[in-house]
Amino acid sequence: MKFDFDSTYFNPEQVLDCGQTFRFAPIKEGYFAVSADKACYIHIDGNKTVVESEDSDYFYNYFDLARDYSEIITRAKSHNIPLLSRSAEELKGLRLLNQNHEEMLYSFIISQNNNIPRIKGIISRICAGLGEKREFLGQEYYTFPTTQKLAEAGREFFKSVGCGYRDIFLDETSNRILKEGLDHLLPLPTAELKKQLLTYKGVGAKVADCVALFGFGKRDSFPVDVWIEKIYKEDFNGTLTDRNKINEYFCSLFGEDSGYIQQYLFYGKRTFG
DNA sequence: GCCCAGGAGTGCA
DNA sequence: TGCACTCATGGG
Repeated sequence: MKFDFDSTYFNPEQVLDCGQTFRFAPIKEGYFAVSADKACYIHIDGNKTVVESEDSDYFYNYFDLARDYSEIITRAKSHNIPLLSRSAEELKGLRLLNQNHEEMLYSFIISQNNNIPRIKGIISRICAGLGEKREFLGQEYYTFPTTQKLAEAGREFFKSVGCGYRDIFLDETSNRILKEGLDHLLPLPTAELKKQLLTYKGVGAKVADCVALFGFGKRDSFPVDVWIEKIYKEDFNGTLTDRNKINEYFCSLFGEDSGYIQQYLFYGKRTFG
């Protein structure tokens, strides 16, 4: 089944390529995107973005389509920061995804001190090795592995798919989640959630913010990585060097819109400098 | 061959 | 608490 949505505020390339998800690939006129154990084909047709899948409800929520992004963009522009205004205008089709919290935790542990093309490759090999093979629209794909599978895999598996020194983080964290679960963190407010996420091996401030933002819907999070540091210096004339302080600066500036604005800035800087 | 990547853990002052 | 050092890997 399929549904469509005005493509002005729903651009497949911007949504998928901005660094919040690692499981998608160009196919035909659009993209094949996978989340947890579900897949969809997404493409633009005229002035509509069409999403074809076996679970429309899931992907309607995944793509955050109940939210009005025109208001977010208006507020972003009101700050009168050149990079942000340009990003919000040219990337108005970007949306923050509502992704699976376990998948985000494992994915962003892998992301540390790593580059996006490599992260995508590693996650792809983990899914191929431990996930279930499925097919949609004649396209083969693999589900994201369960915590049980990840916990059973062992460090050698993670090494073999290119995780490097992060092997032990994935092994320890998956075994902990196997015992404790992760759903008990779902109802926590942002600050308490981040505090709890920091107790997992391989999770520091930046990864915790990404997991909170993309996996737990905490839009008042503002992940600070090397690109945000660069933006802070070049586009905000900032002088702080401590990442936690830079995080506080941006969160107090953008409040409830922090997560959206972080993505406009991050993807905008990478796209047109 | 070097530099970098959506950083985090550890040890030591 | 702060800070330097180290940690695999491969794309550019």
